[in-house]
Amino acid sequence: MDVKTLCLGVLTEGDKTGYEIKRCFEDAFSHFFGAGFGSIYPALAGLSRAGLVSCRSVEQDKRPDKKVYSLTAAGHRLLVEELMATPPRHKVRSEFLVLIYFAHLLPPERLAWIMDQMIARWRQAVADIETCTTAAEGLAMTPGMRFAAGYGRAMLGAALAYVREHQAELVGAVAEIAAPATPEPLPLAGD
Amino acid sequence: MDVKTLCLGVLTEGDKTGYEIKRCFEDAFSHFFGAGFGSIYPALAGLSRAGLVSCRSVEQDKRPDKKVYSLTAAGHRLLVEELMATPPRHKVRSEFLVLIYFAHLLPPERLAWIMDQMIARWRQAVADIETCTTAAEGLAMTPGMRFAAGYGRAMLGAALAYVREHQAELVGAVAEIAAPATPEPLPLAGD
DNA sequence: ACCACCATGTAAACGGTTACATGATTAC
DNA sequence: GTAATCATGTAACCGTTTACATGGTGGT
Repeated sequence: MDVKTLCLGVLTEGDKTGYEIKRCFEDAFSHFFGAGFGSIYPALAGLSRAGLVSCRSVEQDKRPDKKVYSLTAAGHRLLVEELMATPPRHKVRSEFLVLIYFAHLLPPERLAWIMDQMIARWRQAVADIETCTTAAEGLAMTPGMRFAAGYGRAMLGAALAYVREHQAELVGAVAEIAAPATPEPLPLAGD
Repeated sequence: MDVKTLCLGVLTEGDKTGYEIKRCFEDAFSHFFGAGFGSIYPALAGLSRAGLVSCRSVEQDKRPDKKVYSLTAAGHRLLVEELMATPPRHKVRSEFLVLIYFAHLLPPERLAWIMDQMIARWRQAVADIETCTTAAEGLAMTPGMRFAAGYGRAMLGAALAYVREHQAELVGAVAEIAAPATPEPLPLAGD
C-alpha cells in the first residue's frame, strides 16, 4: 500500500486539492502513516494519468489556481480491490527505542532529555487526536475513523504510562553504570 | 539513523557474523526496527571499508567460511557520536490501521479476518518477547534492553486489549452500514 | 523429497524524504 | 518584518525491499 491508495481513500470523503489531501493526512493518519507534498503531488499526477481520479482547475482571485481532484468509478473500484488485497501489516520504526536500548552508552542527562522529549510529543499527539475528534463531532465520522482514533489514544496513553513509570528506574540504573558506587577505577577506557 | 548504526550497536555486545547480527535484530529489535540481509551485508561492508569494524574470516568444516566482525575504537566513538546526534523519532506505519480507517469499504467478514490476524500476530510477538527475555535471563541484559522489552510488552498488551474490546463494536457498525435496509430486528434490540 | 538452517553476497526496483523553485495573502 | 497559510510542482538523493545466485547439513 502506498500514498496513491491513501489518496484514493481520502477522496471517497469528497473532492479535494493536493493541499487539502495533505491536511487530511496530517489530521487523520499522522499517527500511523506519513506523507509529504513530495509524494502526494506525484501520486495525484499518476492517478490522474491512469484515469483513477479526475481533475478540474478552479480559478481563485488573489491566489494561484487550484486543482480539485475527484474519485472516478474506476478509482473507487481499484481502491476497494487494493484494500482487499492489502495484508494487514503494522510496523514501528523507532529511533527513540534504539536510543533507549543503548541507554548505557549515553550520559544520563541526555537520556532524561530524550524521554522528556517523547513524553512532550506524545502528550501533544493525544491533544491533536482530541482536537480532531471533537472538531469532526456530528460530521460524517465512520466507525473505522472512530476506532483508529481510539486506538491512537489507547496506544499513546499506554506509552506515556509506561515511560512515566519506568523513567526514573532506567535513568537511575544507567547513572549507576556510568558512575558506579565503587571508587575502583575501571580498566575499560581502552585508549 | 540507519542499519549501519544498529550494526555498530549490536557489535558492542561482542563479535558477530552478519548472519548472527540479523538474528540479533530479530530477537531484540524486531518490534521497533526492521532489517534484512539485503541491508545488513552491504552495511557491514561499508563499515569495514571505513575502518569502523574489523573483520576476520573463520574457516569452518562442512560450512562456508564465516566473517566475524569486531567493533574498532573508531567505530565505538562514531556509534556514541551518532547516538548523541540522533533525534528521538518514533514512527508507525500501519497498513492495518489504514484498512481499519476504511473499514466501511470492506466486507464485514474481511474486517473480522483482518483483526483476527493482528490479534494472532501480536500474541505471537508477546510470546517472542517473553521467550527472549527469559532466554537472556542471568546474562548481560542492560537496563535499556529491559526497558525496551517492557515497552514492547506494554504496547502489545494495550493494542490487544483495545482491539479485543472494540472489535465487535466495529464489525457490527460496519455490518449495519453494509446492510442498512434489513427490517430484521436484532435479537437483543431494546431500542 | 522437501524444508529449515547456516552463510554470504549482488543488483535492480521501488518509494519516500528533502531541497529547490515560485509567489501572493494574512496575521502577529 | 517575519512567519504561517495557501498552492503546485520537480529532481536528486537515500535507504529499504525483493529477487537472484550458491551450496552443504540435518531433520520429518
